[in-house]
Amino acid sequence: MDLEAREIEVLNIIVQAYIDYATPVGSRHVAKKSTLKLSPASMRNIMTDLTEKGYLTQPHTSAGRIPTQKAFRLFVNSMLEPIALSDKNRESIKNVLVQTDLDFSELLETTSKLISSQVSQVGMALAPQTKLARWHQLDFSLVRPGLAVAILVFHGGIVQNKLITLDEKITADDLKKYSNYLNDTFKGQTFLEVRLNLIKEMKEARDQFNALYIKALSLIQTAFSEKENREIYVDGTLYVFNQIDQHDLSSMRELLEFLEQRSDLLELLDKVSESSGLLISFGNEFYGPKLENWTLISTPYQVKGETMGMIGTLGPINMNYSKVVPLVDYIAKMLTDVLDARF
Amino acid sequence: MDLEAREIEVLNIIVQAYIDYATPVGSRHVAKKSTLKLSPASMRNIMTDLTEKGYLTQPHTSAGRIPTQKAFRLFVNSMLEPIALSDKNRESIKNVLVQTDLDFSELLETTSKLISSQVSQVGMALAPQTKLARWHQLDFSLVRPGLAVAILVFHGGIVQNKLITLDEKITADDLKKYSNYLNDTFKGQTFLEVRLNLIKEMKEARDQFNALYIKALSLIQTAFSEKENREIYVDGTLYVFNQIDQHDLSSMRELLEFLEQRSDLLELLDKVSESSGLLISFGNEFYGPKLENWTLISTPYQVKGETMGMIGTLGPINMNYSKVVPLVDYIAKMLTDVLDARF
DNA sequence: CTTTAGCACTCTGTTATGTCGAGTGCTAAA
DNA sequence: TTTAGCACTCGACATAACAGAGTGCTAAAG
Repeated sequence: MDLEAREIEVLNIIVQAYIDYATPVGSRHVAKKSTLKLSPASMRNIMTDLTEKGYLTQPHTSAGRIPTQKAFRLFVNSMLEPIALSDKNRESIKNVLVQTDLDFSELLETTSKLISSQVSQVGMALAPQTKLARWHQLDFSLVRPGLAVAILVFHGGIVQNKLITLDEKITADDLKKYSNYLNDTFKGQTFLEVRLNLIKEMKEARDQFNALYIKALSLIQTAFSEKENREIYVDGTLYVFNQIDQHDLSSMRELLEFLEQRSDLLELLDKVSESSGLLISFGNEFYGPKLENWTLISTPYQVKGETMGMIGTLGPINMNYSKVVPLVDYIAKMLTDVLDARF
Repeated sequence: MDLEAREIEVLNIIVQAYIDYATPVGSRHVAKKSTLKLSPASMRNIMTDLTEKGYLTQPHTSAGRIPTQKAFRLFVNSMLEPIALSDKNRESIKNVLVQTDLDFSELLETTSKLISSQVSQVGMALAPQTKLARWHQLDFSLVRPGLAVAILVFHGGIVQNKLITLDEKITADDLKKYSNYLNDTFKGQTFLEVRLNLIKEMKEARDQFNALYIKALSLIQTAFSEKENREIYVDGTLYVFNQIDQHDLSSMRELLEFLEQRSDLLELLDKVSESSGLLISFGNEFYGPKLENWTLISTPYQVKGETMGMIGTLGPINMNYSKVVPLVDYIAKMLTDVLDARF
């Protein structure tokens, strides 16, 4: 099942041509591009072999060949030659991200837009799972009796606020005491740890009959046990119009549906976030035939060495990987740098 | 240029038919539907008159007639008969909006999604202009020396937070003093008024050589003089796939471009927000021929009697106005109720 | 055994042609 | 003023013809 050297060369040429022209590749073109100096007829023989081995398909009997997903997998895994970014390009990317006045959400949104405009494809950025973010500080701000805003600041400068209703008798001083106690108890913990420890603390507090603790804990529990509303930024969806064959409108529709209906998307992005580096996934692999012909390139970003979320781009399977991969990679590195500089 | 009674009836029938079937309406259909008991030939004469007066067009010589924008304008202004919402429908809408755990942004997002799903069209909701929102309360939360979060709560429960850098010597107590002073000074004022008064206060403080005041004022100034990042929620963009003739993909593209590129959209929505009630605007009127065949239905919502922003829906010019108009209207009323109940 | 030239074959896309049906505009009569 | 009748127009659809691209196969050459 392994490929001979010249089969690999032919496959490489075909993939490259398909990336450049997005049209079935014929034997003549391969013969011209190849260093092997073979005739189209010979190329045809090789291409037949590659077809039998599952690397090429024919849209119809007398058309050229199109690389299969299997071919693209091989291509990105072992034939891809990234093109280095120009200094100018690096510079301009850096400048966009190093704007001090952006808060965390804005930074992610900017990143998503940046990716999109740089690669002319859908760009995206996923905020960290709250449960992985580390508690830095909690404050309450009493709005009126019975209503307060809870402000949780996480490592990396992520700020979340939430309206919470409370007993009308609770004063600003009470809240101050609560937050002091909670900060002492939970500082530096991840959300997951907080949730675990909450239960323990609750029990201990009850044992000690400590009303203060119990109130504080139940406050924070209702505020943060809710469904988390993850932020996903998706930009440049309009690029799919340029990338689609006018014929299969349905493929475009599938993609847009996938992007709009966030739950599957979120699940996917969370999964790829776990990767330790840049990941190339094909639609077929992560969503089935509905998204065949689409590729997700994703890479996680870190804060203080901890993976927080991911950024990436979604484009046609015949996108220009040599350009896109280094770009996404570089942007992730810059984002990580910027976030590390924050706290 | 005025229309005779029977011309109005014919036009009404044609508009209705075009709303129902989205296809050119022929004289036979009009003759069947009309109470006038005229033959198709007579209808043709009337239709010719209406065409000359600019209310109908023909896609080609031997096709039926299509109502022009002028016809739709007349229709929505004086022929529209809204269909009352069912109690069940009212109830379900109310239930969605009366979720106490939604903060202001979530409420708007929910509203936009609600509109979209109810009318099967693009739904949208626009957050208030910050400059019109009334200051309720400001709090600072010191994150670490030199960095704080400012939390501004506006009337209606709108919460904004912003990271601000400050002198490392400033303590939490200092910040408490600042916020006390600022709240005393600016409570209940709109952003616009705040900006005006800032300058005045600055001057007075300087005259009094009051370092505290000056520091507090300059803090709030940098934090809130920035570009405001308006929130617009747009949902259900996928519905345009169902609403478009497969042929003019370009019309769809124009619309999606208009929706994605937010600046024109924002300008438009701000303008329609100023209306005192529900507004029906045709694409041609607000964006030119690129969006002809699209209609925006918008209506403002209020907090304590003050107009804050708008909600609405964007759909094909031959949408079912009788259903959509009452729905949007009712949802706006519910939203206003919910917001009023908040503070 | 590998490579290649030659050729028949297949499929797409385009253009030309004809037919059907829907709907109109016009005219002349009711 | 209304209507019946009729010629006319145009889009939609089907069919056929044809060019072009590219293949698969075979037989000969290296």
